[in-house]
Amino acid sequence: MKSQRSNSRNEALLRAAAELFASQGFNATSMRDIAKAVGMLPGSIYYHFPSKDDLLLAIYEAGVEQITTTFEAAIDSEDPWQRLQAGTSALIRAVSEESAYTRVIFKVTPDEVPRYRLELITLRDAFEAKFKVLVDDLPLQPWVDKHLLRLMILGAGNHAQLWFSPRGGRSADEIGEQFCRFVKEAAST
Amino acid sequence: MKSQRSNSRNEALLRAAAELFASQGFNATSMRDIAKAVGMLPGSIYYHFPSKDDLLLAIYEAGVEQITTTFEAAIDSEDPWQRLQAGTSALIRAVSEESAYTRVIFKVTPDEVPRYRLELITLRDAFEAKFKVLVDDLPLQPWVDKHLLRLMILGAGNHAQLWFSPRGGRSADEIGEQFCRFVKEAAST
Amino acid sequence: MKSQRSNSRNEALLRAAAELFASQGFNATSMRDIAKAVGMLPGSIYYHFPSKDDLLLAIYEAGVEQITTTFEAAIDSEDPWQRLQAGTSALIRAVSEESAYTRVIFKVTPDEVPRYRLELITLRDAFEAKFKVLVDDLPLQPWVDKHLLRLMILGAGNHAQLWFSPRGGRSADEIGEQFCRFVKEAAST
Amino acid sequence: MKSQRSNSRNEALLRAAAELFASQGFNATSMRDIAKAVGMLPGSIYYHFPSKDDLLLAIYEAGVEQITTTFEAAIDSEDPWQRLQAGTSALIRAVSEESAYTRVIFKVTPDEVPRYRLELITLRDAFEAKFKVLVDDLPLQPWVDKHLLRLMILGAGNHAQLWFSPRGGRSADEIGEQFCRFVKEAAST
DNA sequence: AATGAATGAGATTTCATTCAT
DNA sequence: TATGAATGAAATCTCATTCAT
Repeated sequence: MKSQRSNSRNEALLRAAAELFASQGFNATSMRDIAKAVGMLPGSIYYHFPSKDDLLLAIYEAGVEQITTTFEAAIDSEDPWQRLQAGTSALIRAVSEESAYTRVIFKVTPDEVPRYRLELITLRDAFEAKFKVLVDDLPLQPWVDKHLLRLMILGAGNHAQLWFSPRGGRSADEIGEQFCRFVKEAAST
Repeated sequence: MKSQRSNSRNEALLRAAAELFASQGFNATSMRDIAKAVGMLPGSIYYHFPSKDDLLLAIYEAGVEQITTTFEAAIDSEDPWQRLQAGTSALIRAVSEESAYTRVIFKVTPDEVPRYRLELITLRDAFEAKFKVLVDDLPLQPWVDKHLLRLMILGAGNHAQLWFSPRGGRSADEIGEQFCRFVKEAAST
Repeated sequence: MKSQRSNSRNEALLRAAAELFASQGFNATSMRDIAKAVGMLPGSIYYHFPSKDDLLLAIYEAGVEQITTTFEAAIDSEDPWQRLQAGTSALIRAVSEESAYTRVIFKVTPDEVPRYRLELITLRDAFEAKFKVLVDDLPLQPWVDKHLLRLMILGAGNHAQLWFSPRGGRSADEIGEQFCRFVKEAAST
Repeated sequence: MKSQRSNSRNEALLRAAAELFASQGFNATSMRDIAKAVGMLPGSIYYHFPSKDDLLLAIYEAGVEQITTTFEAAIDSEDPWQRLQAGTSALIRAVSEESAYTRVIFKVTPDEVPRYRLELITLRDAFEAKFKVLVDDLPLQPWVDKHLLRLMILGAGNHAQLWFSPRGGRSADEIGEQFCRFVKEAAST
């Protein structure tokens, strides 16, 4: 986070920007769009955030914090397989429904914002590391490459942003269950 | 395809644009960039293609054709599990190494180009439909939702564009094998 | 009217644009020309007006309002022949000397601006309809086609933009008088 | 006329350009449009005419020649009033129906083509001078300003390009008759 | 805290024209 | 005669950003 001052308008600004970034993408959203959504003029945004890039960075931070909290709360089981499934379902919810903050993380890729590319990657990684623990805790047969397994689940979950629909089709829980079942049935010791 | 004329420079143009779109993204690449890469002035591009959007459309078309060919050639086995694995490996190669044309398909999303959004989606779908056949041919236990399975594999493969490296780490074949092994061991009848 | 914000610079912009459109034509005037005339950069104009076309639309609106006011004030006589003559003279002044706003209406034709073609035609018609009343009020012999008469006068007046000169030659009043005299002497009952 | 070589394609070129200039205007017509209409490529036009401006100049020349011929043929009566009426009707036909060459003269104004502005004005004047003779021959009462009378008729006729329709409404002959009747009834000695 | 006005850099696109072949 | 390819200048417009008030 680079600079921020008040708090009341600040949140409204972030929320509006997140909503727009998540639905239209970063480039397709102009400062004018954001300003209009929150009822101020473009120039006024700069009192709160020094640049458009910083807006995104702040959203990423808030998003990672949020998804981490949600994620931690979800994986409260003792059983590592239950935990994996709960985490996967949480990921699917995060990329689709739920708060715009989390959706932004999966919609806007770090290299759309060269200036903060590394910071954004670091933030993303902070979340993805949670999955590392989940996978490491699994009792798996020796042929499994845990690194690849983690990437497979992350990729599958990430992709859900393109097709998951909260109503109609399966629930996030059902999808998480299905994804993990392949792994469990195949590779559990 | 909207309009195209010669062939020599045309291909050079497409190749250069594809390379840039694949590495920097569509929005971050200007017509100036493309022109410079191919050694002409920005305005000259318009002799060959009527707009930047059409350039992308042509690349998508070439990319889908290419990946389809590669894909078809790869899945030549009799065994459906072999076929799935070969297809998955081909997907991973397509999103990472190989020609820029195919990489563009997975890097540039249809809603970055509203004018051709539907055409691009249709082209993408044309490729993804190939996977439907692969999955449908598998002898699977009844608990498997083939639709979700297809999306899982596509998502996992797609995601490889972010982390796959041709040298260092595992090969595309190894990764495809690993991904499919979960499914086969878990759900083969 | 599509969009407008302040008022001080706004008017200066309209005035400058009107002057240029009236003297050089719409196509021959660039946004750069207008910007230079008013002392800002081309891009800055877009803070005040969303496009060049909208600039013209606003000028047309102001012009029609202005000419209507002038026109109404001119035709204050009781005698219908006096009124016709006053109206004709007012038209001649409008197409030649006087404010640039009104000159634009007769210099720039609606189909130079396809996007607002219909709006411009409607605005023009709003003024030309005033003439209809003038002609309808005349006591004319039955052989007169009032519709054609109106068009004849409008055409003659319109054409004055090409040759009328405020100094040297006859005044607008004299010309209006001469034009109308033909009609009155020939067709008055 | 600046330069011209062959003759077969030349005429097709002029005809196509005239049609486009007359219907869309000079600025709104591109060399590409013209080339397409005649089945060649833009660059090929330059074998026949050195520039777009020269194309217009040639059309103007052809148009003036044509209208002059038509006009002379029309005013074959002995009676000066008959001659005026025939000339006026010919003008109305020229600005509306009939050949595109003549329509261009009344649609495209000289200052749309600064380079040949004077030449175009001269050509126009060459035609308008014909009207001078017509008017000068009329037996008119002393209050008539022949110069203004000529401009009035030219203006009224010119304006017909905006509203005259060959089918529906009155014929060019009827309109010419009506216009001239005012003058004759009012000012004939 | 916010506004109104403007900047300045750059984007895509258009188009008359040129010229080797 | 004509083509294919390209030029180069200019046009309209967008947008993140600045800054005095």
